[in-house]
Amino acid sequence: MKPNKLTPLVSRIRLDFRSGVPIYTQVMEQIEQLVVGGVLQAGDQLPTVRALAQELRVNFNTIARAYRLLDEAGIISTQQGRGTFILEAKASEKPDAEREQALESISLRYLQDALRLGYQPEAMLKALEKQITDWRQSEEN
Amino acid sequence: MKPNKLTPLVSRIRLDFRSGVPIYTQVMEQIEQLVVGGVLQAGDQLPTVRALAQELRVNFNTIARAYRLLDEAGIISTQQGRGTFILEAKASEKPDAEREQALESISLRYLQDALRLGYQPEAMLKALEKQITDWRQSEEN
DNA sequence: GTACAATCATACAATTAGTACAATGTGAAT
DNA sequence: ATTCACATTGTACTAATTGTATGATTGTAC
Repeated sequence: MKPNKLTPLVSRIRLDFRSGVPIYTQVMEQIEQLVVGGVLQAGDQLPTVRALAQELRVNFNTIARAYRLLDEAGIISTQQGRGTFILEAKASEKPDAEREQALESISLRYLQDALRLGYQPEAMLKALEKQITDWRQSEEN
Repeated sequence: MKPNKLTPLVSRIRLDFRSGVPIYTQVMEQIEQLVVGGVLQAGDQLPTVRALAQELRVNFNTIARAYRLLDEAGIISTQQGRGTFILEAKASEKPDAEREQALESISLRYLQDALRLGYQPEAMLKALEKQITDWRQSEEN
């Protein structure tokens, strides 16, 4: 699964240097809106901190700060040496049909992975049940 | 050591470019799992660094790095001018335990993914069972 | 003037890509 | 059978691209 595409962000971000709102806040909020609005989709690669910074005529650390906030908010994933990418939308905000399909998809993947390792379905179910038990244990704390 | 066969690896390796896990790590771990799971056996020849790189659309040095790590781990043997080959499983280790760990690992990942989607354990088990049923159906053909 | 937040500058670390090279295998010419 | 040219394979080293960490600078409010 490669990065989908590199969306040209610049044209969609408008900075107001006189508003008193910090640049990093403006960048963060506008990217967040683009994600919520569906313009930016999961897997899309954002411009590099330097590229976006150059186009917006700000220091790249300012963009890095915005990216870091977005990362902490779980909206994007920034990876040193690689780039930054839009993450999946929060599950709770997804329609049920999509969630259902997502569950199917990861279930199939799990099945395939386990088969690839030479396991039979029974072993998979058992392993999953064990994980669930362990998880419930840890949840009690 | 005579090369047994050249296993087509590509179809069995799945890269996630936005997971945050380096490509070379993903390649290494997945080949390791294939070996532990018995899909790849001693003497099998892996694709050349360039071939695998081309199919996965990454630089061949990235594959070379994965191969080097596997070599250092004693899992494969890379030979300049020849190719790379799966080594005998080390008798001192416990392949069953390793296999078990591999299954645990992907089970945990499945659990976490499903939890992140907001599903309860029961729904996961049910979804998995459905996938298994579907798979059995298709296996009958 | 002091304090504080925002921005910038610099050096760094991680990952991937590029280039040149060495070891090995292959196959034709002799 | 030997040799030699060349393709194939992995290796080594370097460069480029990316985000990160830390401290200095700037500007604004009090």
